[in-house]
Amino acid sequence: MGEINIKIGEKSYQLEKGDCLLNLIKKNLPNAKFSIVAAKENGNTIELITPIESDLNIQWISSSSEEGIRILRHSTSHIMATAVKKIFGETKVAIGPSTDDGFYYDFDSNTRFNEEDFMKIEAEMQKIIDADIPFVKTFINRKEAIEKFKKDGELYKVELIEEITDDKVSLYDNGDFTDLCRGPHIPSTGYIKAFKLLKIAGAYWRGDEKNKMLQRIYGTAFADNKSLKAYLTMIEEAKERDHRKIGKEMNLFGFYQEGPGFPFWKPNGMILYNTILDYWRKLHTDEGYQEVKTPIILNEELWHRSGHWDHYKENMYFTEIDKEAYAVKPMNCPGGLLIYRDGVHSYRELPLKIAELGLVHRHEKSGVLHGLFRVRQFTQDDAHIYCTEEQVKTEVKKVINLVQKIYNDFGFKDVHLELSTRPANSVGSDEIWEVAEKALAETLQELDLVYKLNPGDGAFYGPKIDFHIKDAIGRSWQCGTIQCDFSMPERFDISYIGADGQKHRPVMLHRAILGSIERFIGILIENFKGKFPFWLAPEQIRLLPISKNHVEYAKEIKNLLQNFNFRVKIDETEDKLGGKIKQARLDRVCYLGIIGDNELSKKTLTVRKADKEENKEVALDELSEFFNEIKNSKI
RNA sequence: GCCGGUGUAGCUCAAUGGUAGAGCAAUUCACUCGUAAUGAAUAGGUUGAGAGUUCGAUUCUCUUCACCGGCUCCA
Repeated sequence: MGEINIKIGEKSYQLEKGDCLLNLIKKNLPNAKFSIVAAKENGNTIELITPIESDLNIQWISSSSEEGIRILRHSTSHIMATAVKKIFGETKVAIGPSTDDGFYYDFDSNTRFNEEDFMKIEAEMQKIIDADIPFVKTFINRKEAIEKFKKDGELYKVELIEEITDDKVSLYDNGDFTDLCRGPHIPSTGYIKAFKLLKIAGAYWRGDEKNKMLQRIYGTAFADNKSLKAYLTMIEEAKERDHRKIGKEMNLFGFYQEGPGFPFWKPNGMILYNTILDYWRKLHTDEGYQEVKTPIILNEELWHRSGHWDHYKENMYFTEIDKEAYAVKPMNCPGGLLIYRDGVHSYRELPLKIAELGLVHRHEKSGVLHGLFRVRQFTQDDAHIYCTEEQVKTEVKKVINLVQKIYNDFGFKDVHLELSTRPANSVGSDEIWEVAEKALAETLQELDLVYKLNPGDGAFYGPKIDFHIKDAIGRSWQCGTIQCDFSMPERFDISYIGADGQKHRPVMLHRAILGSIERFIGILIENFKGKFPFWLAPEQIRLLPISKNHVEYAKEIKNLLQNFNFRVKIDETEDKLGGKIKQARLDRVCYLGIIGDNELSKKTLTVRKADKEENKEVALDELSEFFNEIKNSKI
């Protein structure tokens, strides 16, 4: 038996050939035992229980690193399966991977699991963890594995193995339970220091709705209890930000049984809505866009021509007018194209930028509706740019700049891009797609922008660049999109007259920046937790007279501020100041103006931000300047 | 659409096989108040809808609608 060298960073250790890294840790780094879950060499993960046959130059994977925690969670899913099998013996197991923030395992069981079962399962899991049972990896050949799982009645595993092409498959034993698994895993169950089962949900076998619905149990695991607690707090925090809850509290919008998926905008919500549109319109006018509005219901024939009938009919609503078939628009482009076609266009007009705040309807399955994030009716901040092929890149660049300016103004500093290419079910020739995809990719490269590639995720008529923004608690939302379309111009046979006096086919860029106004407002609500920046806040200022004697003066100030176009209200209730402040904060008013004898005699207003305790006394003739500065700073 | 859960006053939630209560909000009255809740009184509900079991259903059963958590899909 020879010795081999294990190099870890600066340090070197000796190990008996055939021994494993776990023994190295036990001997040399006893304190680190549970915090190292695996090792890594050149990007390959090495489990701590793997026998080492030659010299290695490795890094440790710590249980708190992203990679380490995934291993931990994956192993926890096995432990959960072990526990479930022990308690509910006839249960068959499907798959149990780690996810971004935890893990799940899909089960097929005669028992309907419910959250009360979690206690039992968790207790059983804890027993397994306390026993520190090793994960033992074995390889057997495929046929043998199929026989084994057939004998055990684990038909889902059999189906999985049948699709594996390797001769050998790996199994992991963990006490009473053996699972087909590629790994990697932690050496033994004792590594799990903090875990919790979270929820139960149905999930189709292999994600296909034609297959059987299995029961999925979600859970999460962390390297220590503190991290688990922090995660649970974060979930609570996300709940606090839920736009459905805040929207109700702030009277922004409502959903009623009479119109599932169709938002009703209340007065406060309309202020937000219109403020956003005013801002948007001003910016687009400055950028050379012209605005149009096209009808919501159009003849069904149009949708055959556009390709929507073939590619989007499942999501469309249909109706009948004078015995003719009509459809409710799910997108704005076909209507916009009719306007373009109405008249002759010269190359001198290009690029022609036509914007439309278009109200679209899409039939979404009942189970997917979710507040403003997933609705059946929404307004897109759409625009179609008609241009020559040569102008595409320049125009795409201009749109990207505009997108970045707008996100920045709304307080979103972290934006990432994705490029999606031709989907399976698409219209247009190979050449057209190639040109379009190339144009988008090159533009991104020329701007030196980092982007993620999503092959096959494009729209049916063209490839697209999507914009994702990150909110205050790190969640990512897709909003903007730029789609390059050579097809629709062809289908609608649109043209412009070139310098040569001949007809030419323009290219069409579809683009939206906020995406859906409804959804964007939902994102804003969650990002700001309802505490909007001054320029957006439905109620910007609330005046709080200390007693009845100050109400008259408050009205004077209210008029003054209203004349300067600020949104201001007076709290005329007979509460004490403390009570009024509390109410204003609950209502998420942006600024408070306090009015008492002091202010009355000096002709001033004491201003404070609702959630800060700093007061500032502002003279009446300086009020407009004071608030305008806040408004323009967009904070 | 599928799986599971939920549905009681404007909001948050109690309760029971014998037709429902609290806090906040609302209304009225008193207090005239300086930075997160002044006190009192009043009013408010076909218990999501429909059917069934029962002497009697908000409670049990079924159907249906909506919502919540997922799956699939997506702006």
